[in-house]
Amino acid sequence: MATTQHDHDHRLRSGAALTAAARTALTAAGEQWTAMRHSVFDALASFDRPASAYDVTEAVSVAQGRRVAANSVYRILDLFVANNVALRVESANAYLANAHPGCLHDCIFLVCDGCGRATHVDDDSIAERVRAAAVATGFRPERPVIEVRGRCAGCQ
Amino acid sequence: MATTQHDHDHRLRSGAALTAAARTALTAAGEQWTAMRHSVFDALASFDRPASAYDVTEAVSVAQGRRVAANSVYRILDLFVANNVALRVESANAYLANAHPGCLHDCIFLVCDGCGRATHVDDDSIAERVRAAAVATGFRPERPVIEVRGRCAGCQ
DNA sequence: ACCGCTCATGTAACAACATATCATCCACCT
DNA sequence: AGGTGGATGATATGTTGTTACATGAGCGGT
Repeated sequence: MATTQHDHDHRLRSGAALTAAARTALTAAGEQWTAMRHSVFDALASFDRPASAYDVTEAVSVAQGRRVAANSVYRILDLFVANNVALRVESANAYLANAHPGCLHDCIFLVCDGCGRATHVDDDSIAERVRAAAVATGFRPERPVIEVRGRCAGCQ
Repeated sequence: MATTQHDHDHRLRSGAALTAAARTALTAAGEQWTAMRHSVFDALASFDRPASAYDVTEAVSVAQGRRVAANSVYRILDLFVANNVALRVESANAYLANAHPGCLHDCIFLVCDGCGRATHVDDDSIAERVRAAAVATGFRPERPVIEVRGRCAGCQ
């Protein structure tokens, strides 16, 4: 099946490069890059699968050696999602660091019910069809949620 | 844009006909149609938008004049979802009665952030593309979740 | 230096969503 | 009557998400 692909590099960024990209994106949006936000982002990025807000809270608490409140983490995650620095996986109530914050997609997640990992597919033609199907009914789409639960190649 | 449509009647069923269809589907699957299940289904069907399990619990409690426990309702809703008698809207943590339990689709929900109502689009060609995109990465899709948050025609 | 403003974070409580565990009930079979 | 299995009840707890208000850091104006 033919798919529409965009042309930039989608190899996974990691560590400092990822954090730097997040920082750049956030500051470009006029938001501050605070120590707490840095900490939350690093915690989020340290997971290799979608992490719940409480998972992140726990990780931040450990990293900081003090108890951090979940609602602060929620606030920051919401900010990240609003600025495309993190993504929310609705069907898992969980969050992922976005490796390409500068690049806006209606993304598609493949969420493995075996290992819990999510892979992220960008096929703008599919998202575009979903939006078009919505528009055809008089609906004004804001945020498509396209996720697939199933089993990844390693968890058959 | 061209869409793939199936041919059966999609006018909304209501009341007794809807309940009868649910009953038929459930019994055909070898499950019992108990008074409690009947009650939960009627409560669910009485909403004109996706209802949370606790909304349904409240409605059943009122209808029965006694306090019903949420976990019983969850069990029954899960059973309904498993048998395609109800559908779950992931991005809203809510459930909908399925007007066409006999008819299996990967359905697409348009969820209005204004009025909370969801409309349900069947476009098998879109769902098929989503599945295909998953398969192309070695993923085995079980349950596509395709939902669009936005504003319905009446809530612009 | 001091004030007042804004924004980020902390604290505490709570609300909403979901599951676990074990008890009880009831229909059915023997 | 006694046993079995499925459905439901009761109770508790776990998980996810929000609200309200207090505190504090930074910054510009005077």
